[in-house]
Amino acid sequence: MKNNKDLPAGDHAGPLMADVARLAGVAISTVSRALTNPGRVNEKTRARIQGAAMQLGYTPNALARGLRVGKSNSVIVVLPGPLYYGASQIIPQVLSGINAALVEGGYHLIIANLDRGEQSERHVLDLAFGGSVQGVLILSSAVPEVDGRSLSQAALPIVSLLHDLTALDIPSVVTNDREAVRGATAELIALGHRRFQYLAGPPGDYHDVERYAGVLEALHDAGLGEDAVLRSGGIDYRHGFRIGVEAAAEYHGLATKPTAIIATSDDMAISFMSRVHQAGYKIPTDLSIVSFDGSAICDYCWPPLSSILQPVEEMGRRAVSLLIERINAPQCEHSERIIVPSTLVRRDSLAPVAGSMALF
Amino acid sequence: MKNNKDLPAGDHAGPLMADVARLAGVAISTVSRALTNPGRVNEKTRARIQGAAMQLGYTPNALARGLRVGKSNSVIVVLPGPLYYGASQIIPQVLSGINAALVEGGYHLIIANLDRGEQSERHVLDLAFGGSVQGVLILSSAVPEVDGRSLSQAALPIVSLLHDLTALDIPSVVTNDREAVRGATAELIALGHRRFQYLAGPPGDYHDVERYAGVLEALHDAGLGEDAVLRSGGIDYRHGFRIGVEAAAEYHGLATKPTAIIATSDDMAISFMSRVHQAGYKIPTDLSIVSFDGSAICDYCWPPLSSILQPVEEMGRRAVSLLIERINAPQCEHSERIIVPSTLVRRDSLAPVAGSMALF
DNA sequence: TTGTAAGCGTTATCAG
DNA sequence: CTGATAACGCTTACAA
Repeated sequence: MKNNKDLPAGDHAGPLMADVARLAGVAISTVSRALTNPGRVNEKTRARIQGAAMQLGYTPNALARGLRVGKSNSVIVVLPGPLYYGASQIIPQVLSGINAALVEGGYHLIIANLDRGEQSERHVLDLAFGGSVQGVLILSSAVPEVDGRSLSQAALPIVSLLHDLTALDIPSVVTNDREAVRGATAELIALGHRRFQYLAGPPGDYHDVERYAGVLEALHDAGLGEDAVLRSGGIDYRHGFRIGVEAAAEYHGLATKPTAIIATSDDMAISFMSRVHQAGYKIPTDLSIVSFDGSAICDYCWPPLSSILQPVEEMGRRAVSLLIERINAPQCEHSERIIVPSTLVRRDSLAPVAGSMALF
Repeated sequence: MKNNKDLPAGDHAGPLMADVARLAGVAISTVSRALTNPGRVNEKTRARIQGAAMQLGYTPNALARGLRVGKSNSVIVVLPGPLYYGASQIIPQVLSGINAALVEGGYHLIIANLDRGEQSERHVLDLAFGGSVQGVLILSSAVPEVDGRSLSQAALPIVSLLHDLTALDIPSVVTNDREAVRGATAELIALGHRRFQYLAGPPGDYHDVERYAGVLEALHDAGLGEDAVLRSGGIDYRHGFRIGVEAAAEYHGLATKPTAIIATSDDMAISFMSRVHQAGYKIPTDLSIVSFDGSAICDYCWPPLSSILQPVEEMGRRAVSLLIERINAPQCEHSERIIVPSTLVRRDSLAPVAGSMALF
């Protein structure tokens, strides 16, 4: 039996600032000042108010305050989709960096989507347009849009992370996908490898485009043609394990086999290795493998997996400082691209091609 | 050069309901009705208003609305800490289930913490006490508390997930940690194993207490004593890989070796296997291993890892429906415990003890 | 240093 | 069916 049916605020039973004021014997505005701007109030009354607030367990209503001051001190982080993929935990890791930097800067983080369905998209836009947040961090995905509204229309600073959106005039923090893969491929070539299998992400995907371009560039630099590489996979990264399994079957069926695998995620590499082992091949004796992401688990694979390590935490931090900068100085400044380089971590999965007299 | 320095609402430049009203030539209250309660307004005017809103790209201010109605349609999910651990992606997976169920029920999800530091804790409490959310889902951790405030004081429905908090009168959705481990241990015993090494989580941790109890119960049931099991590890689950590495070293140093390993997370099992392999032991010939979590990666381990699979998605869904139930009917109802059973997925890491004439 | 009062953008009540 | 008008809980000129 609720007896507060006439209170619009419903069941939020907590004490109000008015209650604190009454208990402390001061005006409501004094309470406000004491709480948000101590120093502009007599120390003695301040203490009394503080005490009253504690005693009542008072918490200011964030909505009311936000409505009044138009500052939420919150930043919304837009995720690319569900967090669960496989061994590659780029997004969770980058979130770590983001969180640390945000908290350090006095901002709060809000995640309002774990998928990119219509409902979630709408929620994100509502928060952005509704004044609940002061900035947006988009993770490895496109700008949220629904019902003809687009986040880019909101008068909010936006920063993109892991995905280059500078073409849309959104400052972006990315890694050197292309260069890193080119370097790794070049290294394989130097080890004597001449035939490659590339485990791809979805066609057209930013990362896949960049990484594949890296492979081709390295081949080109070495005077090799595109036919030196076989493309496998090509579906969503979240099916990484499946891609690896299928690519392994493909490998097994080939008459002339590649001697080196370039996987675009650790998941792909891990499941590929597993199936190839089961079929009796030896790594790195029969084939070498390099992948992308640098998951913690690479160290515990069989054999330990060479992988291109993305400096995820740092990328997160950089993105946050870029965003905070924009929040404090919204006046234009052309969009910026920050590149944080990834580096190949060499482990046992990498070796000179069998029977080659590689360069050492 | 901003010229709106006198507007408290600051830079939130979006159109207001008043603008829509003006454009549509109606009163502001009519706009409100048309938008939130169509049917109570003439279809013709409704359409005109709708049009005006679209044309202006109007989005209602969530803060103002929330302040007025006290209903945010949002639920806050409290995370136990950073999302990044290792192969075990229980939390991300359970989030998936939560999200799906929440969206289905018309609720929004808000995550406001990626650690359990003071700042984040405060932010969570501010959101809860500040009326920004209508319910709380606590994931595998304790009730947020800071500055003498505790979330449990908020007049909000709370549900705990993965962690039994029924003792605090908080309805909880958990799995059968103890039973599941007891079953797995019993199975190892049936395979002839008599000496075990248990890779533990932090002492006192809910999961570790339950799982270890499961081991002991199984030993007891088989007439074996506590000395049949060696406890290793015992630090935070997020250091799972390290636990496995250290436990492997310990194993290697033992004169009489256990023949079966019971790991309380896949991470521990994976790194343990890796190091034990490097030392030349064969799994499951020399030793069997079972772990907990049922990560996707278990299928791609060497050998494929037997693990206790937690029905995470379902747990998430159950927790949400429990929570929504409470939101709709806040009147007491004693706290409930829902147990969703985990089951052992048997893979190659499990075999009869060497030289045993096990029961088949 | 403190109090009074206006107003943030909505929704809900009440007349018309 | 629609239009004034009073809240919602808080901050902030402005006055005292």
